[in-house]
Amino acid sequence: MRLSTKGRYAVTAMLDLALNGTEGPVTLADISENQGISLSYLEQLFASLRNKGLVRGVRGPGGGYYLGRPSDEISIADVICAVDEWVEFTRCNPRPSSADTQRGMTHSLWDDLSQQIYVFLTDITLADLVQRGLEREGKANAKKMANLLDLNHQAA
Amino acid sequence: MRLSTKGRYAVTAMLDLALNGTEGPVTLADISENQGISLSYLEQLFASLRNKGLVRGVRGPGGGYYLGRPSDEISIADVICAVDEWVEFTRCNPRPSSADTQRGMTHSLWDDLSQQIYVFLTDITLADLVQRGLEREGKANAKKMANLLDLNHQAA
DNA sequence: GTATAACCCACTAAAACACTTGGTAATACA
DNA sequence: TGTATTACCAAGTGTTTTAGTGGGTTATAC
Repeated sequence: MRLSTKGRYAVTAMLDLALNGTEGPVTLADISENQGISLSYLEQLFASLRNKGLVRGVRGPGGGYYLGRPSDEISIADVICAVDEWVEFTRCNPRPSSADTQRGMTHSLWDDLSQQIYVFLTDITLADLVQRGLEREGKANAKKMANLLDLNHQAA
Repeated sequence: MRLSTKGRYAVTAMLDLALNGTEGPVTLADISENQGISLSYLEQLFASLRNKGLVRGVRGPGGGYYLGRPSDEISIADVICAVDEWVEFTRCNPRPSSADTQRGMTHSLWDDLSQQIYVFLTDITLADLVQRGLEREGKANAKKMANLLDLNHQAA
């Protein structure tokens, strides 16, 4: 499991899509300005996201990016795994010396923890975050919320 | 929230202490061999851990490191925070343009998520991991487990 | 005294991060 | 048909982090 500012950029960008992709694609230029991330770096991140089917690009004027699936079907783990690949390397040494045995023990304990974190992040979707954020913001804009949670994903 | 191999090294090293620190201090040389981490890098990590009171060093022959508190009072979040400092920077721009408003929105959603991860990792202690690991390994060594979970921390 | 260990500091190679530059390809619109 | 827009692609660059090396100094058990 790995979690860095790169993953944060990816998640916030995806949240941007979830929030603003309701009535049309969102350009990377917009996200770049919104989030304060360079355009080309965003392109790199979105290349990874696109490979995993998390976003879908539309070329040409009026183009941009849609979420690849409804926001309630995209988990945080999906996003982070796409850009910050899982460096797990439970390198199993063939010849277990006493040191290797000890290493194997602590490594398996770490893998257990890593697995717990993964499951935790799998249970949280983009829609969850948006909903909780809007709830915390008060019901002032419940209508907007309804729009957002409805569908952030356009069928082809 | 940040989580890298550095944090993994710190957690596995602390688990090593929890597992092997029952009847005496554990030397960094031992951990270095057990975990396959360089001695000097361990020293750097343990300097951070010591500053936060998570470990206690004993100099001289027969010396080494103890856990600074019982293993059930040291959370994973404690360990990770000690070595991988929390890069949260919810940089609040003074003049909120429309872009800043949007940025503030996604940033607060991220902060919300980051907070959830933090609470999650605060609830998991070193003792929890050790216990779960031994449970999964079967009750063959229940006696050993009793020793381990009892107290991995020596009073001064 | 001497060996052992924690402690401390400066330096380094390699990797990851974030960005820059300079393109090509598809498409909406004139 | 031409042009502007936007996704897409790739090479290269400065900075930071990672993980390690090397050379010390203190404290302490024997």
